[in-house]
Amino acid sequence: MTAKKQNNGSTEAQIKEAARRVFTSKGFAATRTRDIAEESGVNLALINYYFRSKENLYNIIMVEQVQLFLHSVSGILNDPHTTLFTKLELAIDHYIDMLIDNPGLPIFVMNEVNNNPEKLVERVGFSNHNAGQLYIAKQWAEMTFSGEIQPIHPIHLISNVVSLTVFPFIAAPLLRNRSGLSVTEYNELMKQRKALIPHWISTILTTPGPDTQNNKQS
Amino acid sequence: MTAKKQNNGSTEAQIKEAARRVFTSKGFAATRTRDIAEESGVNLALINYYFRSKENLYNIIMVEQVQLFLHSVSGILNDPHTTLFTKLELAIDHYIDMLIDNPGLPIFVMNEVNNNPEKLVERVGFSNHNAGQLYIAKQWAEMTFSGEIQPIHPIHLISNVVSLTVFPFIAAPLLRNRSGLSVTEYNELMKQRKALIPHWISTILTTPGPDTQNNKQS
DNA sequence: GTCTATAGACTGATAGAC
DNA sequence: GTCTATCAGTCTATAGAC
Repeated sequence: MTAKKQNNGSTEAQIKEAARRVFTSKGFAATRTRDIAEESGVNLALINYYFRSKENLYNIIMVEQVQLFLHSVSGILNDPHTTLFTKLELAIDHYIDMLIDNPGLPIFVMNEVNNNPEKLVERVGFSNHNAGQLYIAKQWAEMTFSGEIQPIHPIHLISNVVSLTVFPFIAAPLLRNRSGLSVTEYNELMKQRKALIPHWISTILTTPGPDTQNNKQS
Repeated sequence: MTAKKQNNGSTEAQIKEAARRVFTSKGFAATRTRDIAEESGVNLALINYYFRSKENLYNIIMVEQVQLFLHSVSGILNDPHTTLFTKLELAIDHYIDMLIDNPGLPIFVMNEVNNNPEKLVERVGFSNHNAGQLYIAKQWAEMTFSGEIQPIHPIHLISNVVSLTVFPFIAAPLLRNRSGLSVTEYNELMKQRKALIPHWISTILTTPGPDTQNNKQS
C-alpha cells in the first residue's frame, strides 16, 4: 500500500519474475540486463541494487527452476502406500500438467545439464534424494526379483518414463509445425499421454524382451 | 601444398569446423569470434574475411547441423522395399550411432527449434520431405486399417520413437552423474537400445490401448 | 591471404542526485 | 528505493600494412 507507482507486487519480486521469463526463454548469454528491466518495467539500476549482479540473479533463477523440474515428484515416488504403477501414473500426470504450464522449463534445464553440470551439482542439492533410495526403487527391485516385471537396467526404465513424458514438450514447436496442430490441440494430445505413457510402460515391463534366451552377448 | 604454415586443411575449412564445435557446445550468444579463432588456430580477422559475419557463419553451421539431425534417415523411412518395423530398426540404429558420435547435436537442434522456429523453417528446406508423404506413413496407414497394429495418433508414434531414441542423449550428463556410469558404459546402454526401442515400439503398437472400448470421450 | 591495430557499438555495473 | 548519467570493459568488424 505504499502506492508510489503502479507496482502491484514488490519491485524485487517483479524483477525476479521477469528474469525467470527472459532467462528461461533466451538463456544467460543472450539476455541483457536491459531486457529484464524492460520486461519487469523497473529501472535498470534496480536490478543491480536488489541482485548484486546478472550472474547472481541467474543463479537464483536457475536453482529454483532446476529444483522445480527435478524435485517436484520425489514425494510421489517415495510414498510407501502406493503401488509402483500408481506412482508412475501420479508422477506422469503431475509432470504433464506442470509442463503444459511451463513449456520452456525442460529445454532450460537440459541446457544447464549439458553446459554447466558441475555448477548444477554444486548449487542444487542433489544428495538428499538419491534416486536409488526412493521407495519406488525398492518396489522395482522386489517386482523384478519376483518375476512380476521384466528385468531391465534401471537407466532404461528411467530414460523411458522421462523421455516419453518430457521430450514431446522439447520438440513441441517442431512437431506442431510439421503436423499443423495448434497449441491447444497439441496440449490435448499431451493430456492423452497421461493415460497412455503408464500403459505403455506397464506393457513394456510385463512383456518379455527381444532376446529372452541369450542376452549374454559380449 | 602451399605449405606456408602448419595448415593441413584449408583455412576456411578449419574455421568452419572450429565454429561447429564452439557454436554447438555454447550457442550463438555465448560464443565470441575470438573463441572460434583460438579453437581453429587462425587469426581473428580471417573469420570475417572468409565468412562476412559471426551471424552468417552461425547460420551456415546451423543449417548443416539441423539437416544432419532431421534429414539423415529420410532415405530409410522412404524405402518401398522394407517393412515398417525394419525401417524403424534401421533408422534407430543409424540414429544412435550418429548420436554417440555427435552427443551435442540434439540439444543444439532443440534450442534452435525452440528459440528460432521461424528462422529454422525459413532457412532449412522442410517442404521437400513432408513426413506424411514418406513411404512409412503409407505403410502405417495400411497396417492400422487392416488392424495389424493399434490405432494411435501419428504424433504419439513419432514422439515415442524420437523421444526414446534422442532424449537419453540430451539427459546423458544428468543420468550419468546420478548413476555413476562412465561415458563408455552409458554408450553401451545406448547401443542396447538399438534392439530394445524397436521391440518396445512393436509391443506398444500390437497391444490394445488403455481404453479399447470407449476412446471417444470429448 | 594473413597480420596488427583500432574504430564503433554495446553491455554490466555504479556514482550520485532526489 | 528510485532515477539519470556515465564509466570501464568487451565485442564484432574492418582498415591498411605486408
